[in-house]
Amino acid sequence: MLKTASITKQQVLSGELLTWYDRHRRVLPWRAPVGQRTEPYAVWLSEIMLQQTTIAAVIPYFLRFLDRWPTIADVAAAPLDDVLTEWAGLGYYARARNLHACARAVVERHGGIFPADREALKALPGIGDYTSGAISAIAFDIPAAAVDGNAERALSRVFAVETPMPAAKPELRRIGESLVPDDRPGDFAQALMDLGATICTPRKPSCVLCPWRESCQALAMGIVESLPRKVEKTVRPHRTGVAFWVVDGSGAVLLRRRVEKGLLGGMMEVPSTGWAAAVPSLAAAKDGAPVAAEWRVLPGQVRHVFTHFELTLTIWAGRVAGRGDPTAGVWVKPDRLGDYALPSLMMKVVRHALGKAGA
DNA sequence: CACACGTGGCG
DNA sequence: TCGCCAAGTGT
Repeated sequence: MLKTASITKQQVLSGELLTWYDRHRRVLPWRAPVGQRTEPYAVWLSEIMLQQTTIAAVIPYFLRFLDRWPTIADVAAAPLDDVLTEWAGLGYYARARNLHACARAVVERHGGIFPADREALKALPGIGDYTSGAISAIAFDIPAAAVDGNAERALSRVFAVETPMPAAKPELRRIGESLVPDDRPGDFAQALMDLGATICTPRKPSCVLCPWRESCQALAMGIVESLPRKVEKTVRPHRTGVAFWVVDGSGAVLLRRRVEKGLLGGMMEVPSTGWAAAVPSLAAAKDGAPVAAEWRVLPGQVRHVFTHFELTLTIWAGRVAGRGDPTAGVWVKPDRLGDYALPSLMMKVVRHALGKAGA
């Protein structure tokens, strides 16, 4: 029997959270039934997809990946382009490149078995502080903290951490680690994230339903919604460019592959000029065209918002006779466009061009 | 440490 | 319409 006097405040908090979790646990495709563990491969796949991405967006991708590649060895054996194509639309494409590199590293370094070791996990591509902790706790029941944005928000409030983000991250991480129970660390990690996602929300948190309401310092101080503090946001710059919708005599459209690194790295694109703050001159746009053609400016524009800038693309349509020059890129029939690794921006361009110019 | 890196949903 | 935000990592 436990001695009451030996129970720490941390143990009380983690116990209250786990009790809440047992009653409010959500069913998710990567979440095993109570008392069972999700296999490391599925934990890893879901955690990579969930980085900065909503659950609703991830679910269909997660199910398709698992169906197409049931084991990590299957991912490792697949061509990178297949992974990029399956990832298309989910965003942050470095994740897909790192996912593929990680699968190959696990096969080569660890015989195809994820290491049950936080440091070894963190050494893998695409696995950082948060994800190494999440896999350790959820897949292996290792007492490790998994402090994501949800957890940071909840912890900053319960402990009234007023240091602005991201400077407060180390402190919040330490607080998170101090709460991890030896028993059920995986459930604790998911419970803390669920609390932040459903109760301790950025705006209008449901404090009356919170298992930590009696302990929450920010609630007592009346500053819940002002935490976590963050520094003021910067303005998002605007860039423009011209994209070229080129159709050959067979009705095929020209696509190119983008360079391996950087924005939309390794993904396919409708060829375009560079994207700059200044609107390109007619001459500059023609210089940036992938082929010589008579250009027709399509009405309207394609707008897209990235994390760090906004883009407005004007579409120029042109035709080339006969079969398109294969050195210019890949010529694809419009009904086969879905087979290519086209990010959402490029799908917008496709829809716009097909609507205005036809195939 | 600051910045690059996607996308879609919501108030 | 528009700003905020979502299970972060790499450089």
